[in-house]
Amino acid sequence: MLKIHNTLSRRKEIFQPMRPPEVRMYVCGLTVYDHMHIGHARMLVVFDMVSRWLRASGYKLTYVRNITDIDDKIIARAAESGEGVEQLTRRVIECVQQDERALGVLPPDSEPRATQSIEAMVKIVGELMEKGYAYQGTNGDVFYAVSKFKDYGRLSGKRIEDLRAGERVEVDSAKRDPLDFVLWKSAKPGEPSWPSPWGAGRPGWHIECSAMSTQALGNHFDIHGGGMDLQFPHHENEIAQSEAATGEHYANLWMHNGFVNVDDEKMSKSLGNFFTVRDVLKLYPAEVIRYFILASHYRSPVNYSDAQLDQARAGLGRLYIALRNMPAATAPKTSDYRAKFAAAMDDDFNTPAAISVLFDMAREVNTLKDSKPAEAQALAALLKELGGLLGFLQSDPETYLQSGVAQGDGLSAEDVERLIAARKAARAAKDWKEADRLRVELDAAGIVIEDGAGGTTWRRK
RNA sequence: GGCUAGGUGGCAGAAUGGUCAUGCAGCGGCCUGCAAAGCCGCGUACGCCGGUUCGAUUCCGACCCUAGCCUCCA
Repeated sequence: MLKIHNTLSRRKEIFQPMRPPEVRMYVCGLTVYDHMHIGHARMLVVFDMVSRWLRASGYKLTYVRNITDIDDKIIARAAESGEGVEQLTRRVIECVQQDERALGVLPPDSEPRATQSIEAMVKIVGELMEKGYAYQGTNGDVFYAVSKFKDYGRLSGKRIEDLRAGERVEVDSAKRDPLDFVLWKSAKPGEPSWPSPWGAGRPGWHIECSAMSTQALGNHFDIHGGGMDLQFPHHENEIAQSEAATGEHYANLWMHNGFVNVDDEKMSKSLGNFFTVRDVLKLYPAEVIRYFILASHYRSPVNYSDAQLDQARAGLGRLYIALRNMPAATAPKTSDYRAKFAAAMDDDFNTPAAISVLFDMAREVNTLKDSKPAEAQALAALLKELGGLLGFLQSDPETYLQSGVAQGDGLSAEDVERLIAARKAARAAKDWKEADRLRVELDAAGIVIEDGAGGTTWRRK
């Protein structure tokens, strides 16, 4: 029985899709103006994990994740570089999708782009105008009148009065109420714009998700996800827009992933403490990043550091070592491990607990390897299968362990094999001094040597 | 200031009213020419103060501390 923490109720709830086995999920994706950083990667990996587990649990999932390809930052960045909005977003989307593939993030069923859904946005704004939830400000922009929506603040636990009390200096006098937010921005010279009943312009950020989600999934759907920081005001505003426009409930369940911090501070562009996936991939295999992300519960904050990734690398390496030299076998259909793993995942996607089951299995595989090889092989197959549900452990173990990334002076596999052969000769001649010298040489290059019954194997640290 | 999350062993990170998390690092043992890997064992953690209880890291209350949101942000 799957339980998921719902931000709306602030507790774990038994998951009940509206039309089982169908599940409809929308997640706020990236605004494409720059390379993604590890924080973005966490969101992508977390909801990829969620979608994999929903499917593994027998649900027929429709997963929609949007791309925001028009907004202030994109326009500003495109103006800076002079490359134009379309070219910038096309280029960034390509990079983002490369990173996603590297991280094992499967493509969603649908990936709508804001610029291709303008009509739907204009339609919702029109409905909000008709119903009196929206108005055109003195500068021509269309705003949402927050005070008209009675449930405003329910998701984030904020009350309109509290927001007023904590409000910062507001310079935009075009609005009737400082809390009101923009639905449609009138066109400025040189900026992309689309026609609308309120003049040429472009959509506000919040309306984009309201439009793209309902267009793809209907007015009322099962799960809406995104990063913690989107809870307010973005998701709050989405609810206000969609429910006011349709008169229906918007999303049943809200999921928010925690942040990636650096030195206990949020990783963000403005603080300049971000690490792009691109750069981290130069130092660690993508699978290590994925493991690092899933080694914590999706709602907890995690601290990014080299030490963390080194730990992740060591842990993942241990799992791969258990799978090494294991012939393919059929995984047992029933198993305590399978049940434990499922129980962990069913408990609000407790991936750290699920991973601990993987380690229990690895230990048993190692224990049985020599005495009961058939059992060990079946268990290894199960380990690989369950690891696959989290999106790792699918590489060939030897390949993974020997791949690493550029280390030391970067010995090639051929160099390594040559040195191992030399060491083998030295060992045969019982020239331990020379054998150890070669091992030290390899070690200095980041190569670990392991003499086993079947010969010498190697891997990168 | 308001709202929302948290504070677990050297590090990371779960669960839990009384018994084992798990991983990394460390120590001891087995194995090994020596190592590595693996296996076995070890270290007796739960912010602070009260309360409830036979018993609390786990429940309740106060306090301290941290982070996020209240402006664009995964």
